[in-house]
Amino acid sequence: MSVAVKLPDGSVREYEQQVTVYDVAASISKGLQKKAVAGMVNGKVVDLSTPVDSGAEVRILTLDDPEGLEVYRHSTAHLMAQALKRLYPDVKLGIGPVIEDGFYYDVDLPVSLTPEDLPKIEAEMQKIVQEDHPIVRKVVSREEAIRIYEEIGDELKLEIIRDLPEDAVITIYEQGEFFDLCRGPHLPSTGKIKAFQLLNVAGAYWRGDANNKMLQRIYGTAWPKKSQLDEYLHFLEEAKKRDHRKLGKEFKLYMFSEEAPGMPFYLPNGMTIRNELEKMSREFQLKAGYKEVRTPFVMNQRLWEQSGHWEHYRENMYFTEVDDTMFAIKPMNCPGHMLIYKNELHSYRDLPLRLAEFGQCHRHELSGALNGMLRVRTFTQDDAHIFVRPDQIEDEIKNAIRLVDQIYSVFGFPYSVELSTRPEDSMGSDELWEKAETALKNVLDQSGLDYRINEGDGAFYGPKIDFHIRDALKRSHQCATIQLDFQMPEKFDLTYVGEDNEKHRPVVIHRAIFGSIDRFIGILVEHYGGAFPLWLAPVQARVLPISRNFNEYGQRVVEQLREAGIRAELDQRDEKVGYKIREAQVQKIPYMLVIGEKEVDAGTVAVRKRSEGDQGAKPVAEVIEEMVQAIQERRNN
RNA sequence: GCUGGUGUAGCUCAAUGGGUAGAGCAACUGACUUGUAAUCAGUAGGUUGGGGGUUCAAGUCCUCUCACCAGCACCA
Repeated sequence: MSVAVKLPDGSVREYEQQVTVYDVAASISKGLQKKAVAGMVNGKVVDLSTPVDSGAEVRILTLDDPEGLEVYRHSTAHLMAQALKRLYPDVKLGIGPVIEDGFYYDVDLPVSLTPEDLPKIEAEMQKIVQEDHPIVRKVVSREEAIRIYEEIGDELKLEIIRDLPEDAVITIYEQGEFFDLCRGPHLPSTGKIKAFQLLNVAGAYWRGDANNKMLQRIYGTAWPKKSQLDEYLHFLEEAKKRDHRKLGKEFKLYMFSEEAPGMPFYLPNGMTIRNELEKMSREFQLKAGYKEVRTPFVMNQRLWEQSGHWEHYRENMYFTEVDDTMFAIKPMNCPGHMLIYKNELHSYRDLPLRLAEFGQCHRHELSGALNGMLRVRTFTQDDAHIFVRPDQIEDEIKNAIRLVDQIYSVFGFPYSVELSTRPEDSMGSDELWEKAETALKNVLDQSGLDYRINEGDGAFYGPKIDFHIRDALKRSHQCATIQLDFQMPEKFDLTYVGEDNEKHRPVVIHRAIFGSIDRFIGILVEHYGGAFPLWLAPVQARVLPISRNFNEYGQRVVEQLREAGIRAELDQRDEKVGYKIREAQVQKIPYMLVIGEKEVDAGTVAVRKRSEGDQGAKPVAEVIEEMVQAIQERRNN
């Protein structure tokens, strides 16, 4: 019988007899035969050894294809499992999936592994690569699979088998003495694996459920070439160097104390950045028609019972009892804003009413969740609640999206958008949810933004649009959020008087753009690696006299800079200018103004920019103008 | 919260099989008066996260506790 196969370029190849994906690759070219790691048959990724039916569309996958790379990493996970099994015969294998840039394997092991054990495992992996075992796919019956895993007492795999659907084809992949229950596909042999490294070990609940046993998860990374592995490891190093916790300490931005776990203390430098961010935010919000308010930190517990937080969020709240009355420390700003809304009567003409607050909230996050500025127990939201008539919903959401875009543009952050829908533990009727989700979807569709739907990840009171920014290190952070809320107006019996002189129910839009200012600062620190653009830099200029003879002139220059609103300081220590420059450079101060005899005589300063080096002498007034201009524009230099 | 790890001077890190804590930078003092990424010399600095225990003797071993780190779980 003959087999005809369709290739991606549209051409059709005919074969005399039954062929495998590998045969197809071999028939195309010698190079492809060598490079092939897997195949795509009718859109499904398969092993090279898979027979191809006539009429099938076949694409050969190499390590240049994302799918090929996944197969490669998946096989590396198996390679690690084999090494583990050799070194620790009682190991029970859980699951070992591919993740971004690598893989992990969850295993049950009586001894706990430490990072020191990893090189040993890697060495064994290397050995198995040398041994170059063919990786063979074997279809087994459910009974057979169960028998095999009962025999070796691997209840993790047994659980997986039991949960496989009735009609599932159960496969086992064998390589040498090792076999693993796996859907595949895999590389043809272990010898194909070149560059990998195990990265760390940590605990992970079996099947991601905190009620289950905790297994040990070993993370690894794998790359087609050694150079790519090195590049990746280098990238990890760079990320570590930019860690906002380390830089926050180095640049004296903020600190933490055992006396207040998870609660940042702002040092003068960090406070400057924070103030600049708020200032910028206020400018934009003023233009967008927001009114700023401020509400108390501590409010009566019954307010939170009314808002639903008591029921849904109590676990994460701080409480305090005074005068025999229970108070809660606010974890969110909305109930306070509801009270402000209720403080007076509203006409349909007053809406939308946009109330903004830099509101400091406290949430009792679990100790293990804390992470520098990124996950804290007290933080300030650039929060706002927009009270709208139902007919204004879509327009106001559009406005909010525009504001997010404007503010993120200042930093040059690219962002991605997610729409989160109704979660399990939620309030409100089905049709209200339906209506809310449709409204958000409409606006997103009209906006032309690409977005992803995050099923069941909405707030308990309504669906939301989240904005994720990607920082310089390619990590994604959820920051801005726009949430629709039909519940809060109901709970607080909010009304406005309509054209018809009747009472109507407004809708609330919650929105935040930085999200948590604190976290946003952490992200900025890593994004810029501490080299803040001029407008954000805690110290914008440092004046460096060459010797003490010029300190007086230096002082006058500093005064002029400050007069112009520039954050400037004088380094009048008796040090060589090289030393002062090095220090300013290390502190990433954008402008260094060196002065000596020539400058004093000419009324100039020798400008050295952090990133561009020596710029030569310029009149003080000129430098000031240049800086003021860049600051005003918030130039992202 | 869970699993594992870490905690020594302001910072970064040392301290053989338990024997009584040390370096660099920073700080301070003095000399030098400096022209674009580190001048030299000196001084001071620690109840080794905290409590309890074992021991003649604990930074080191045991135990409790706190904080931090990696990850999981959580995340309005």
